[in-house]
Amino acid sequence: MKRFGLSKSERIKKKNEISRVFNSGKRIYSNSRKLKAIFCFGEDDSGTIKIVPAVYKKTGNAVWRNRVKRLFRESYRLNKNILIDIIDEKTLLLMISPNSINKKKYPHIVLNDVQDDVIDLLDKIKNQILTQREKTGNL
RNA sequence: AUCGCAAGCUGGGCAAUUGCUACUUCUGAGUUUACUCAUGGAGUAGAGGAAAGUCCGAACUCCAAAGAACAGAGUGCCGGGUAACUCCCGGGGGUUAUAAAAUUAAUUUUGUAACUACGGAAAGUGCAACAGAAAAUAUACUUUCUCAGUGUAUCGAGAUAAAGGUGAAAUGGCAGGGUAAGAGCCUACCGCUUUGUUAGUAAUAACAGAGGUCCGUAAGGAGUUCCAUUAAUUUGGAAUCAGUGCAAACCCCACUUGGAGCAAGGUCAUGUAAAGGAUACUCUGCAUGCAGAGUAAAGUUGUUCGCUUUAUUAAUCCCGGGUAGACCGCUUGAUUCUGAUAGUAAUAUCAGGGCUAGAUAAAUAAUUGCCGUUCCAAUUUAUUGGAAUACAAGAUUCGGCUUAUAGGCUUGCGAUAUCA
RNA sequence: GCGUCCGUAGCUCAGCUGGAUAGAGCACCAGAUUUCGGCUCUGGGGGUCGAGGGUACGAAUCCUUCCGGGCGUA
Repeated sequence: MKRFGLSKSERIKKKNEISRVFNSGKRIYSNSRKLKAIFCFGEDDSGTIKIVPAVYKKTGNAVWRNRVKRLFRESYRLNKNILIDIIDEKTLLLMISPNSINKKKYPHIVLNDVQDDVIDLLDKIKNQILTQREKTGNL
């Protein structure tokens, strides 16, 4: 796996994986409430992280939505080493989507507007996974 | 030079690092030796003028073939262009505004600009609120005029549709004659209808004639206006230059039109699963399960006709279950650029050159530096600092239309200022 | 992607074969009743008929272009 790459195998491509994240995933919000993330563990044992950016249709027009998705992907690509170390067997499925931001508030959105929130979300996910693993280990 | 309007064009540039998609190629691995897989390397390419809205038109695919009739839908001045069009180009008519000329005024003519779904209202049906006497079969409120009566300013009988008033709209307009008063009742001009000639492919335009009553070159016969109706102008029936507007009301006429759409459609893989149900009825012939006929059902994406199918291990459909994968379709095309020729133009033809995204929870990005363009502030007057840099992103592909759009460039027209 | 339907008062809807004050229920306001409140009765306010353009004497209604929203479709 490239240290700063984001190839096809690191993205969610299948429809049933998307619906699995939506139905059984756990939701967390960033500290500034700008973004939210949904994550869960998949069934296969590839030992990778798969992400997908999801933007609701009402947040802006196609140009803005495309740009936000690219910014999510870029900021994850630069900071994905936070989560790589703790993944051992199960595939981690992760969806990032905007919570309170839309085109009216940020007509010209740039990377620094979302990168800190993405780092915040990745840290929270890391902590939750580690605490859950400790509980199961104790039991 | 500035400002405004209209039309057309353009839609920031260069570099570095990291990353994504497709293709080519190298390296490595696996084997079926030409395919697959890589934390691999290198190279090339990677959103628009509207990609948008999905408002029209096609290509392409399937529905047996794409057949007939009707219904339905669409289009609607004329000609041309095109694969086709609710598109484009050219021409004509109309409406509105404005300027000039004619003119006592109203109006007319000419020019310019904008708009124009612009076939038929005399095939038929329907609608026309309020107001008004009367709204499509016309009719008579106030007048005006005649006659008769008398109480001399009113009533009665009749004539009239010019004037007033209503309305969006009142049976052509206006002037003169005529008359008791009036009326195409008659006349001139305008308008309208129609015939011919000329120009034009045509829409149409220009010119000449005819048509509102006098006799005829048309068959009808005589005058004039209206309805009934008869003791009276006396027989008959309406008419002879328009009987309003609305067809983006129904409709009529002419032309066009089968339906569905790339989630079309095809191949492969996975999989319930050799699962279950349905595929009818009647008659005739015989060799007793075949043939023929009829009904019925299903399909033919509105209806009818026509056509196809209706059983013995096969096919079709229904129900239930499963997969929501891969590949083809998928990008060389009514293609684009340059030049020549034809044409007023849209466009067409010819010659030469170019290849320019094919993604699929969906690639074309992020950061930084330098330079552009516009605005603001500061001053060292050409520098510094700050801000802004639009609308918006393919999803089978083309031709249009519509809508959004910072800034810049070109051309034309108009206004203002300055100089010669 | 393709195909379809709908926008009327704060809310839910009528009116849409053109005709003038756009109507009903709930909600709101005022008055009456009540010691007060509710129920009830009486009265009132509130609409650029999603936006622009056109046809027509006249448009919520007909035509057309946009804007917003819903539904269906393998």
